[in-house]
Amino acid sequence: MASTEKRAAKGLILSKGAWTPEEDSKLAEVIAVHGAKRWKTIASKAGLQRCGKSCRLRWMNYLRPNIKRGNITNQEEDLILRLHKLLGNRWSLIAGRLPGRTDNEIKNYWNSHLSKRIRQKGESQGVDPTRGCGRPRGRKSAAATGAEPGEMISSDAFDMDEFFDFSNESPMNLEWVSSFLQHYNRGQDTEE
DNA sequence: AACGACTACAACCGCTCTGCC
DNA sequence: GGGCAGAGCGGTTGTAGTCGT
Repeated sequence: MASTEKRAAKGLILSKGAWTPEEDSKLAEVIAVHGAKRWKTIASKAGLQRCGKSCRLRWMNYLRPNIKRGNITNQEEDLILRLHKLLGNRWSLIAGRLPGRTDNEIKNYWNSHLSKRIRQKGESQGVDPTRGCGRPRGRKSAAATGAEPGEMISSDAFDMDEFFDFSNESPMNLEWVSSFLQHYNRGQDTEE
């Protein structure tokens, strides 16, 4: 890995590679005391040769409580497929609907399992279903702007703030998906 | 047993957005 | 309003494990 070596030589990179159990426990310890914010501070307080960004990623994807590992169920898979159809590659939004799943895990699962399967299906049907609805780069959530997913459907038909408010319902409830799909499909029909 | 190809997933990188001064 | 640091996101890469020859 030549580029990494170059950056390491510049002092831009600390420790790299897989996390050890010792590093994990140190990180968890510091977060328990200081909370999961100020990652730069956390990294230095833990005495890890890792950047704050790396610590955050490790915590968010693996160390956080209530993280589910492996064994994506059929129900979850179905939900991922539906959500991807709606939202495209917006993994954090999709993850928000799958309790215990992280955006990284869903993204990996999509890239290694679902995209391949869908591509095969698409080839047999002569379409390219891996193409999501896409979006401009940037992390502004749909809840914050109310704009991006709303562009796919008529805004007066759907309350986007309510749609992306995950606070007071069961995340695995599929009714909202069906409801959204109905509105979405209607919007597509009128466009064509 | 050895080796190359493939797969799955952990981790990193670059970019954008937000909040604070 | 501008600059900076922190946080978050999606894309990409690295690598260990598995499989086929």
